[in-house]
Amino acid sequence: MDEPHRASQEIAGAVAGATARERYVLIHAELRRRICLLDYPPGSRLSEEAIALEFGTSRTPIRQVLARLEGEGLVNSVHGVGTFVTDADIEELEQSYRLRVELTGLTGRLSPCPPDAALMGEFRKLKARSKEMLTTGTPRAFTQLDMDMFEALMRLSGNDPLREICQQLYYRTKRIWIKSALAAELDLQEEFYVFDRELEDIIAALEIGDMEALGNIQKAHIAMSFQRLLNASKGAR
Amino acid sequence: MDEPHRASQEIAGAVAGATARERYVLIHAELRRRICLLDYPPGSRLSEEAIALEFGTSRTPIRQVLARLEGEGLVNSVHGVGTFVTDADIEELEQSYRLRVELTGLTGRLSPCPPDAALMGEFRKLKARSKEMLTTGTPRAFTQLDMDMFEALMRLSGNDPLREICQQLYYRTKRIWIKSALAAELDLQEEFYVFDRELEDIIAALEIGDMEALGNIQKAHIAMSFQRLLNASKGAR
DNA sequence: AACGTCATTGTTGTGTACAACAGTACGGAG
DNA sequence: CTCCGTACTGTTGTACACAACAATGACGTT
Repeated sequence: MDEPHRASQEIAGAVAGATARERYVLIHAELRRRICLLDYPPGSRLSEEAIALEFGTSRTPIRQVLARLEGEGLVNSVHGVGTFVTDADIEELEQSYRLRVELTGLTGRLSPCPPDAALMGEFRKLKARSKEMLTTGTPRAFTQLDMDMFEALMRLSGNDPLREICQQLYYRTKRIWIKSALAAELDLQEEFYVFDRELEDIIAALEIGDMEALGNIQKAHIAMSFQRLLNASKGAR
Repeated sequence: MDEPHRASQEIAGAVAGATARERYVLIHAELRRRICLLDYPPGSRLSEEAIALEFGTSRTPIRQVLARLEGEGLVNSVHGVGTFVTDADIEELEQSYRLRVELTGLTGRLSPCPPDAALMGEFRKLKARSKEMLTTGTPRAFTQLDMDMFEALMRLSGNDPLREICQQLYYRTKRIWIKSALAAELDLQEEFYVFDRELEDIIAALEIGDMEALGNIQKAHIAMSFQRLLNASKGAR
């Protein structure tokens, strides 16, 4: 409970000296992150007033952020009742996943932009974190790592609309995947290993500059990840 | 100039007896339609106050709609300056078009839902309008028809996220296409004929229930339509 | 005891006044 | 004449008070 609080302190500090647009982006990213990390689990209520108080603003800017989150399918506001984090059944999730698989394949073909040295460095740092994860992993840390890798990968696409769409789909699916993975008692240790291998494959593809292979690697891993989840939930019920 | 006004009267009437959510959806759809029909041409300023007055509300709900339109890439708000309809160069347009081509191909493969009798009737009505268009067509009427056909086609996809994304891309690209087509002096009569043939192909595919063919037909036409535009603008410059 | 009614409470949605900001025209100094 | 500063105007962004709405529990009636 104190971790989000500490984070909000940082954000609130950054919010203070920022322009309106920057504030909006910061708060949006932070709330989206919390939803994805299950700090705000599906079904929980988000109080406009509480969030406004936390970030040191009035309800007005918060309402804008929540409206956008609603547009992205992450929350759902009901007049006179509250704003709730959305949930999704496995069927809805499947639609989003199938779409994600296809779109990710496209990232390698539509305007890919090769990584610079700084970005390659980031991937190597991610790899180091992933290696640590194998021994000291928690679901939360895994999600955070997965998010960071995703954001790094998104910087490899020069197609802006494609990137935005992929982001929306990612944040819509990832948290549900994690929730379902925990519920179905999916072997997380195994998932850590798979993630580590994927990251290794990705770095290899980047090093030889094959962006189409990069897309296919991701595509394959997303599809397989969802398939494992399906199998696990079939086995559980 | 009076046509939009009349429309707004209708909308304002519907807005009066509607719930908050319905109001929001109505105003959003109406403004998007105006932007797409070039009633609000690229670069023009949208006055929050004027729109609020027109729909009989305060600025607050209008600001929500504009924020969403900004998220969809149709307008751009600048603090202290104004809210402007976005423009796009041919390069930006190409990215969106390439994405649209791929996504439209997917509509036939991911959860297509066959049309019922009512929807088939709508397509035949569209065909009748298209036939009329061949002799009495105007750019504005053509756009309206194109929009209506697009909305009908969208009802054939059972994949909600895919549908939403396709809509966003459509409204982002169509108006720029029209603007460029007029600027490049593309032969609109020819476009009317092409549209009519596409609609005929679509109805044929629907009648034999081949949803994958449907996707491919659209895919091909979108790609060709953009190619014609590219050729025309190359020829013009 | 069961059910309908109404007041109460807490929430999201709206209206309105004001703050923050960017552009512009004016005026004076150089 | 040019250039810089400055007040002014119009716009978007924010804060706050209030309206609209839904859920809940108390209470009276049947």
